[in-house]
Amino acid sequence: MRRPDGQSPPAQACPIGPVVDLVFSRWTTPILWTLNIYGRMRYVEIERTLGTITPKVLTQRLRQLERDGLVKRTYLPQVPPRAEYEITELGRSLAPVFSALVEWSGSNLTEVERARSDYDSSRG
Amino acid sequence: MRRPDGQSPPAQACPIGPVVDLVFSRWTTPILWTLNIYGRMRYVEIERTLGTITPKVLTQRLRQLERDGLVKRTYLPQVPPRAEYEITELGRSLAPVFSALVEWSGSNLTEVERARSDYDSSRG
DNA sequence: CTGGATCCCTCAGGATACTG
DNA sequence: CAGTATCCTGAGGGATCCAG
Repeated sequence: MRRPDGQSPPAQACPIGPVVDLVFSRWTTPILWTLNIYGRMRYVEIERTLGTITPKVLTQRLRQLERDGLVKRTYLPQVPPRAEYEITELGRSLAPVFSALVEWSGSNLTEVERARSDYDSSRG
Repeated sequence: MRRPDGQSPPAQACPIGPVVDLVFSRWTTPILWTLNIYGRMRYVEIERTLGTITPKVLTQRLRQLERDGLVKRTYLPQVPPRAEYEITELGRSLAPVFSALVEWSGSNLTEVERARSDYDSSRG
């Protein structure tokens, strides 16, 4: 979508906007992280691992991730039913992104905290 | 913060939770991106570059980024006043993270879109 | 120009209860 | 077990006005 003045629209100002919405919306990172570590998991296992997520939200996020091709859902209509989720290859391809975040976190998070306390103490 | 049952709290399930909140909260990515490209900018220049952000929110985000040490603010109480913002070294250290996102975006975003249309068409 | 102060409003997300 | 249905809150964000 272009503006009449020929300028780029605001979203274009940041080329990673779409992928940020995709990967870093609420709960998606913990879900992908968990599935990446533990492999194929049942619905209730994910729920318990995440701890505080409600079933409604968990289902929402899993559907979104499935639609985006990052997670694969397998449903077995047994009694009791069984639904299993696993990360896809496309999902695993995010590994370098996550690694970069882990590395940055390890190297710079303390400096962020220091900056915060500096800022707070200089203001009161 | 540990729970009485000795289990890890949900946030710990994903070690990059904190950094995600830090870097990928709303508008922070476009702001950092813009400052990284254009260098030192005045308040109104950032505002115009982002296009749709309101002054209230822009100030909120800039303050947050300043507090976290990712952005440096220089205020000159002239008439008219002048406020300039620039990315810090700590802010620039996020470059590898952003690069990883750009690269992933270029390689896999089309596949995400394909997954979405597949998902949508298979349901109606 | 650089914001602070206010009002408002949506809507993502949480709590709770219930079904196949 | 694996969700759906319903209701609800509150916090983020938009709009507007105002001040230094």
